[in-house]
Amino acid sequence: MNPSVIANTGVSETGASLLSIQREMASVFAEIADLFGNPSSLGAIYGLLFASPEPLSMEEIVERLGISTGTASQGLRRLAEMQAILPKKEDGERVTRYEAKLELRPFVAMFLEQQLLPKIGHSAERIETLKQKLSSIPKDSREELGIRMERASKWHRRAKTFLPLVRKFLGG
Amino acid sequence: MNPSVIANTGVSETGASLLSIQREMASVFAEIADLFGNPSSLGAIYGLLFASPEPLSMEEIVERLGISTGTASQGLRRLAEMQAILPKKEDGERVTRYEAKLELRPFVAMFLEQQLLPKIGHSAERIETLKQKLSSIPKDSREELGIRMERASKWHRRAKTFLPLVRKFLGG
DNA sequence: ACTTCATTTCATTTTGAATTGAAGTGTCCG
DNA sequence: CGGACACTTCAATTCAAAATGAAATGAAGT
Repeated sequence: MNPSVIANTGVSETGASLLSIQREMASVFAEIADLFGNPSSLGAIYGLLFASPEPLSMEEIVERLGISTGTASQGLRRLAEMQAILPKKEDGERVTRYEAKLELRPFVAMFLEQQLLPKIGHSAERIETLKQKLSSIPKDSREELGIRMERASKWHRRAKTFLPLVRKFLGG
Repeated sequence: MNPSVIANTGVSETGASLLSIQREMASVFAEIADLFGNPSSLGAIYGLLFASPEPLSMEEIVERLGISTGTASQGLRRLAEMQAILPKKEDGERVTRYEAKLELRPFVAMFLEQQLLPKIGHSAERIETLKQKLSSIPKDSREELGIRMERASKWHRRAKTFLPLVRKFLGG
């Protein structure tokens, strides 16, 4: 009668249903992580913890998601670094358990600050450098290209002022 | 004395320098495309056209970027679809030449509308569906999970109202 | 109708990032 | 000390997405 056939690792009857919700939540967050250029396992782990009232150990995460210990270990580390989850070493326990922080901010911030801003900054630099090379090309092209690169620079400036705003808005 | 060793396909002395600028610009835009989850060839083609005062044919693009005809063909189609470039079939000419539109809007809009919004919408739906499954789990977990899913829904709603705003701001 | 040449298509190949898993590290407790 | 256990590391593997390139298509000119 239990519809879930997979990896019933000592979880109670009703637990199976909770597990299916947790797996679905993991899958939803996996998609989102992927959308933002993160490994989907990151999202899956976060999603599972998000849908877990009780903190989970790495072993439980590995079990419930069917991922490898390596992936879980690295994923947990990155999530902790980006402050999306909270590791809790309980008193006399051997294991570390993790719980999801429920704010969106860490996710968004991590993406904006670690991915977007640096890369935008980097390409802005490259364009500045290019502007200087312009002097060495024929006059006709030079003028038009100068205009275009100025335009590209403008985009970058706008993005740089705008992104922190996004962060503020979504971060609350 | 010419520093450029690669694929000098009958381009004049000064042209080599222009070519190097175009290649660098292609590379900058390739990175940006990649950052937004698009194939980097898309960015490269757009970057080349952006740094090209004269419209270019597919053959010229293939030559200058060293990509295959297949990649060029598909890339040009997608760029034209997203209105980032303009195909110009000249009077009695065989070839189609392409020029870059210089606005950022098509790029941003394409990303927001084709990638972000639909996927955000999709995961919002999945979470709504999940909310209904909540009734079948034990009371204690149910309450906490209900709160969390409500929170997740809130994020999605916020994102959905906010993204069109981004579009308007960057799109000008 | 035939040739030529630009372009598209798509089965195959390449590439690179994510994942695996087994060996290694460290730590706790008897 | 030593063995059990939680976790980390990293070389090897997997896998999906992108790129290739040769064959198919199609449009122009003769």
